[in-house]
Amino acid sequence: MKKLDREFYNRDSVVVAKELLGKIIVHEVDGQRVAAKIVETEAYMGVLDKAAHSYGGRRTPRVEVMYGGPGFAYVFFIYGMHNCFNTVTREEGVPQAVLIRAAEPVEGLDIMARNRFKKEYAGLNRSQEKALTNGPGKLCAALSIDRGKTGADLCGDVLYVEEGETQDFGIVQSKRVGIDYAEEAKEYLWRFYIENNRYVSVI
DNA sequence: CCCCCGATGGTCT
DNA sequence: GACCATCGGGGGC
Repeated sequence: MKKLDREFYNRDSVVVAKELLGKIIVHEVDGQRVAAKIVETEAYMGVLDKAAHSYGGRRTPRVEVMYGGPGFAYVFFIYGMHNCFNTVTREEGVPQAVLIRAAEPVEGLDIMARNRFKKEYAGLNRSQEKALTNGPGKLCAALSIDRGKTGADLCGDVLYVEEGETQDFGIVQSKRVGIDYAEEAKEYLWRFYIENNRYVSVI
């Protein structure tokens, strides 16, 4: 399938977040493709968005990659345990990103199952099956994405996003998750997910 | 199903 | 020293 090009990412995060639904994240590890369909995203709109790491123009080593060009990975480490994968959007100097919150396993199911539960996919129970990738930290674990991937070029050959099979699904728009500190920004409807998809993290 | 809470460490003040 | 774009397990229903 066709890989998304840099211009895809060179737009506002609310647009990119919505359009990333149904696309396929691919991570090539040791010559093996591990892939999952994006089913839930959140837009982080940068300097005016109180929920964004780059709010107010904050520019620290951690968030520096958001100030670079579009189409690179921003992976941050959170709560001492988990990683969250974002795609940087907009041109250099405009620090926006889209958080990938959940995905549906497509390829490399045994690899994902081993990464999350140390067993083969066929050995998972129903609840483990669903818990493979239904959250930002879980999908990073399943796809072996950690903060060392920050700066990875999404237009390269290791970690990238492909066109999906179909865009034929309903889209639900809602408030973002886990940003109670963000005052008025917590009310913004900048979260998007595929209607009736079992891998969405929170309904 | 729901609510509650502890784990665990990088990042910034 | 506080905060944190999370997760999983325990207990109640």
